[in-house]
Amino acid sequence: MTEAPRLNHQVCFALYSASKAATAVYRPVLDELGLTYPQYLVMLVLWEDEPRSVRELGTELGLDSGTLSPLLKRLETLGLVERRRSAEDERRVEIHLTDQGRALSERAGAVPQRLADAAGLSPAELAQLHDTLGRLTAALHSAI
Amino acid sequence: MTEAPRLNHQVCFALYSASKAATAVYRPVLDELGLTYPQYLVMLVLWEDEPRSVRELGTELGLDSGTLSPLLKRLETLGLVERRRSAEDERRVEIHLTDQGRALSERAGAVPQRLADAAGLSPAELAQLHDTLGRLTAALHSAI
DNA sequence: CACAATTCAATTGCGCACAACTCAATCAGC
DNA sequence: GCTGATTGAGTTGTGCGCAATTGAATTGTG
Repeated sequence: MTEAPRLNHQVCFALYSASKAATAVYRPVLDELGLTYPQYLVMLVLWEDEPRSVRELGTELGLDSGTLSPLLKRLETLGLVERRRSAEDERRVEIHLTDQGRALSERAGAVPQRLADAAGLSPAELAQLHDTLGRLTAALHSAI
Repeated sequence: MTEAPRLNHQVCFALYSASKAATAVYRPVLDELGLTYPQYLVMLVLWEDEPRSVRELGTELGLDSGTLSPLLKRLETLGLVERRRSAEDERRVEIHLTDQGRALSERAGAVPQRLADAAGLSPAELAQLHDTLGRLTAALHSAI
């Protein structure tokens, strides 16, 4: 009665493959910036507004301190961010951009175009995909 | 000019988030089977047809031997597969299901329904999402 | 046949992801 | 003010994911 599910019929595998392919397309461009994809995501958040605490970055990106703490140390080693204990709440660590970290945003401006060029989808399809994925992610999160 | 790249960056992050959310929804069900998500994907391929070489599994799943070799050893330790050197070509390692590995497919039949239930999307939307993701992945791969 | 090139699996090294835990700082109740 | 609960960051351990390398088996070419 219960049949073995088939790989190619599964939406979850399609998501898994597409996500890996997207980061693979970004990899060569991000290599030039000296960033990995998760590091790039952290920098994107900081370029929007900084400083941000580790907690805030985690909420924004869906990552916990087990992932972020060593990642942020690597960004600090690269000279892109600075980690400072908050004065008001000494439990918090505020992540500040360095001048070098701020300057990197200019070189990163062309990164997203890479995916647009490679996607092979119309702007309308991309917009619909984005919308569907957003609703899917929200529904999945509320199911956990 | 800054509009399209912005949208596409969001599509990339939307893929990353949706993929993580999907595996998070599967996690409790797969825990009951004693499998991780990538291990489940390998079992899906083997349930369709076996034995398969490490190379074939890698082509099917987009994974290399650096990922698959230790993963397959863990599946062997669990008693779900057996690794045998091929007689015709001694470079190849054929992955065979054990009786226990074959039996697990029955308990796995209900797994995909979990995502469908939690997705909050209509069957038509899920089908369209699957189609769009397939075309996106193909286009991205041809761009690497 | 010889032997260089290729193929296949395994290994090493690095960087996520995530669960489980520790520890200090803060807050809430009394 | 005290004390128990909570919060925030860090650490440890396990398992991917991928690049680069190794080494054995096979194939292609002269």
